[in-house]
Amino acid sequence: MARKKTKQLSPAALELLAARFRVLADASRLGLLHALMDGERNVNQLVELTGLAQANASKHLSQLADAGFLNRRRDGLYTWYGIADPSVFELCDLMCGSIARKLGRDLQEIA
Amino acid sequence: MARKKTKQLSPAALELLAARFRVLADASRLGLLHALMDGERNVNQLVELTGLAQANASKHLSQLADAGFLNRRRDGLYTWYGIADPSVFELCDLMCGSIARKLGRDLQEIA
DNA sequence: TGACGGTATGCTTATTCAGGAATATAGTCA
DNA sequence: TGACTATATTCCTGAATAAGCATACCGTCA
Repeated sequence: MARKKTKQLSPAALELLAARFRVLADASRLGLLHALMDGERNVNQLVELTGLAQANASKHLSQLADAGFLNRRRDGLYTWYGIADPSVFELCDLMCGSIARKLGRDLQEIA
Repeated sequence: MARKKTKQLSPAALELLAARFRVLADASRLGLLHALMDGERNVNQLVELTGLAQANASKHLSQLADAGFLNRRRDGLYTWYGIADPSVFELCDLMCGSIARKLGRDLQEIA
């Protein structure tokens, strides 16, 4: 057998992956996720916690839910959002570690 | 001691994290990273592997290097790029797993 | 039923940014 | 030096999208 080459990823797969990273590529949405670390919250609570405008928060929450990162649960007047996929926190932790390493390297270059 | 509340993340920290996710939120850049899984490549090789235009590839490579995901190494006429932070592949793997779980859930809803 | 609180949606504007084309820069070799 | 190759940069245009505002939707309660 010839040397194994890395399997080619289809453009569609790359775009799917990119689209999902794009959902995390916004500070407002990251703030919402962070505010949900301790459990379910409704929209008004999230507005208070994050300082976002209500309409804005609602739109971001919809995006996060559509992407599958959040659950929405309707209860009377309130809509409760919660984490549907905890791996989102692993992603953030990994990325934070990556940031730390980069800043460390940047520091080396200056010193 | 009062009930421990989740530590508040500063807007600047959220923006920093978001900016880093933004670098991964593009199919062309993900393709370049993927093409570098097997080791260093120069720009022309990456252009061939990905089908990107040279100027475009060069710009994306600069972004990836600025973010600290890639190294650049100059050798005569060639610029060799390589993975500086392998955790980028962990990030992609995690995200792919998250996609798979979401698609699984979507499937359930239809069935 | 009507009034109200909570949430979602449509419209508009401003900004960001990817891609293409042309060009500039830099290193090599005759 | 000048021609040539590899890579980077600049300018431009079009598309995506976040935020603000107004308003529509929906469930509750008097």
